[in-house]
This record gives sequence, structure tokens and C-alpha cells, in this order.
Amino acid sequence: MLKFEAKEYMAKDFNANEVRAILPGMSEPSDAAHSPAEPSLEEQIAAYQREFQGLDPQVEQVVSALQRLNRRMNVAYGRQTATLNMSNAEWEVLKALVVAGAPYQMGPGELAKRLGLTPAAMTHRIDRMASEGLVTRERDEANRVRVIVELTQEGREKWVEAMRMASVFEEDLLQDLSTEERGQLGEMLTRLLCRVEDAQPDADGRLNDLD
Amino acid sequence: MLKFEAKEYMAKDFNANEVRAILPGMSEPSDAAHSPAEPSLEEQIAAYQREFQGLDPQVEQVVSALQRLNRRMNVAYGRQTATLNMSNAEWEVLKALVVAGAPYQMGPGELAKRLGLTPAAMTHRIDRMASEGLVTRERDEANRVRVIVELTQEGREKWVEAMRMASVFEEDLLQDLSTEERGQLGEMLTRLLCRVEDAQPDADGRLNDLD
DNA sequence: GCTTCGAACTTTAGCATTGAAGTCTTCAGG
DNA sequence: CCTGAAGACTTCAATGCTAAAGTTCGAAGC
Repeated sequence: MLKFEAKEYMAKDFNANEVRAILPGMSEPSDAAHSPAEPSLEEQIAAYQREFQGLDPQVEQVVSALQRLNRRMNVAYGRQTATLNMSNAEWEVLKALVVAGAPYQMGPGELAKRLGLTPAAMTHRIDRMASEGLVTRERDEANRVRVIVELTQEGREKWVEAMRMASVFEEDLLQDLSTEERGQLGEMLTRLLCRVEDAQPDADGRLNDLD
Repeated sequence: MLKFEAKEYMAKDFNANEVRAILPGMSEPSDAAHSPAEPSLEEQIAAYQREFQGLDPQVEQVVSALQRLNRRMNVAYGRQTATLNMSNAEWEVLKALVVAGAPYQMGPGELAKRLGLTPAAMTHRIDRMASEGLVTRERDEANRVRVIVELTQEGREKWVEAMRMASVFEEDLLQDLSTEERGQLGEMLTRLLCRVEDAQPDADGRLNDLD
């Protein structure tokens, strides 16, 4: 019944398209003229500087590395969830329910907000996950407008499995960083995150200082 | 002719769903019981630790901050490209062509690999962009199997506009980091990126050491 | 009590993407 | 030449998403 069988093109959602991105270049290590070979970070930044005067290469290094890294990580997560016959989209739902804590219940609307998609999309996603036995869906009898999505035992176990794989991967990923470096990195990223969250950019891209 | 008009729900592709994610919480700062309010990073990590024994909170801090940050940034980029009547998807194509350098030409297949989507999707995307005048599409007369996608003047100007906005945003984002910190951050991220790229994870999520 | 409004979810139509099949061109043999 | 195979792109059916309309329930006003 393997619905997701590591097709190396899958992961329909959750940064849908990325799975493919990582595999293609490595087919022919020799042929220099024909195999495109994704440009390295340095090449990319050099090109940007060439075409756009006044770009700060240091800033661009941070931003571009961040984006690429995140993409690669999502590809990795996609492969892992695929081995559990799951998509990253489903994993995201499991995560939200687990973070909510026992009794692992949330409404579709709230889930939709958390995951950043429309309520309509959430309806369909819950349909699928319910038919796979990862969650249950039932009306709230106390307030019959609402619907309660609840994690099943199987859903929880799937989350634990996925988490186990993810944590191994993440530990391996950070292997080359010392404990001190990890702390610095986490702290700096958190600081950037706060900056984005506290101050929403207006249309000009400038962050509004709220503090 | 404004096709993209800052609808706060748009950005069909390029991490499609994220645009919505950033807006919802801030409606009612008072109501504590009813407004879900996305859990903070600390809450999320605490929940993971509660439900999954043996998780390294430091690692999780890095990974989770990275993911959230990237999401928020993509929302910001989406808003900016929207003001240029563009989607992030189109911006990605422009970027690839600019990085290729003069004469700003690439084949659809190569573009598809770069952006991590299927050739079929690329065909349609090029259709749209050609009809908007951002690129041209023509058969390579020297090798009539191939197709050449070329950036138009307008496409280049759009890229420059988008880049201008993006660079302002990025500079603002990193404002709180000293030059030294920026260097450290970029260096660490690059190191992580190299680790992911050099060693592809197998199904167990373990990175294969290639060095 | 009836109506009206709003909230929460579902349904519908349209679009972008995937995966598979199809078309067209080139090249290598026979 | 003609044929077969491989490559590059396109076409087609199905999937998952968004936006907008629809449905159902609950709460407030008259």
C-alpha cells in the first residue's frame, strides 16, 4: 500500500518542487560543457554583484546560504517522510497537533493559520489524513459550528518516527559546529527572526521599527 | 493590468502557502483565549522535548529558527515581487537567467533543473512569462531540438527592481548584527551548506561522509 | 420568537504543478 | 538513404492549492 515510494520527484507540497533540485547535477562528473551544474554560491553572488551595483556581498552571502541550506534541508526531510509513506505536508499537520499538546486537538481553521494555507486546503488535507488514519475529524457537540481534528495513536507514532529520523539528520548536519558555535548560530538566527516578526516590512521592503 | 495586486494570500509558488502565515495573529492583541497565536519558538521546542525524549534543544533551536526565518523572508519577498506585478516564481526564473550572464539565455530543461521543477512546469511558466514580455522563447536554429529562453530588456529591468527592493530588505534584516557577526553567520551557514551538499543523506537520514 | 449578523467550515471553479505519454530532431549504424 | 535510439521539449490527466461563494450553526437585536 506504499503510497509514497521515494520517487525522487515527490513531496508535492511543503516547498513542493525542491526534491528534484538536489539530484540532477551529479550524473556526469566529467562532461563540463553539457552538464549545467548549478552555480556555486560564490558564482551566484559574483553574478549578482556584476549585474547590480552596490550589493553588499557579506549580506548576500548570509541570505543566499540561508536559502540554499533551507532548500536542501527540505529535500532531506522530504525523503525521510517519504520512507514513512508520508508527505512533508502531512508531517506539518502532525507537528502542529503535537505542539498543541494533549489531547492533541485543533480546529481546521487554526491548523490552516499555523501552516499558512487556506481553510479550504486544510479541509482536503484533513480528508486525506483522516482516510489514512493519522487523524480523526468530528464535530464539536458543545459548539456545533466547530470541528475537532484529533491526532490518532498511529498519527502520534508516525510523528515520533519522523522526529527520530529528523533529529538524527539534524545532529549530523551540525556535526562540524562546536557547542559554542551552535549557540552563537542559534542566537543570531533567533535575533533575525525576532526582527522579522516584530517589524513587518512595508511595500518598500523596509522594516518598520516597532521598538 | 495589475495582475498581482498585493492580495495577502497570493504567491502561488515558491513556498506557495507562506504569505498567509505571517498576518493572522496580529488582529487582536488582547484576546488570549480565542486568538490562537502561533506558538513561540521556545514553546514549540519545549513541546518537542516533552513529546520526544532525547532531543537536543540547541540543535532544535538552530533548525527551527532557520526554518521560521526562511519562511518569513519568503513572505516578505512575495510582497515585494507582488508590487512589481510578479510572483516569486517568475522572480526565480529571472534570477537564474541573470546569473547565467550575458546573453542571458538558457534552455527550458536547464532552467527546470535549476529551479527544481519538472520540464512540464517550466514549459507553462515560460509561456506565461513570454506573454508578459519578460522573456522570449525561440528554437535554436543550430540545433533545432533545443529551445532558447532569453531575458528581455524588460525582464532585466524587473530583476533589477526586485533586487533593489530585496537588498534594502536584507540590509535592514541584518541591521542588528555587527560586521563581524555577519561574517561568522555567513561562514557557519556556508559550512552547513557544504555538509549537506557534499554528503547526501540516505534513507535513514544519516549523512554519508565523503571526505 | 424571528431575524440578522457573524463565525467556522465546506464546496466550487480556476490555476500551477507532477508524472507519464507523445512529438520532433539529431545522430549512429546498417 | 533508412532505421532505431536517445534527447529536448510539449501535451495530457490528475493532484493540491487559492479565491470566492455557499452552508450551517450560534449569538445578538428587535
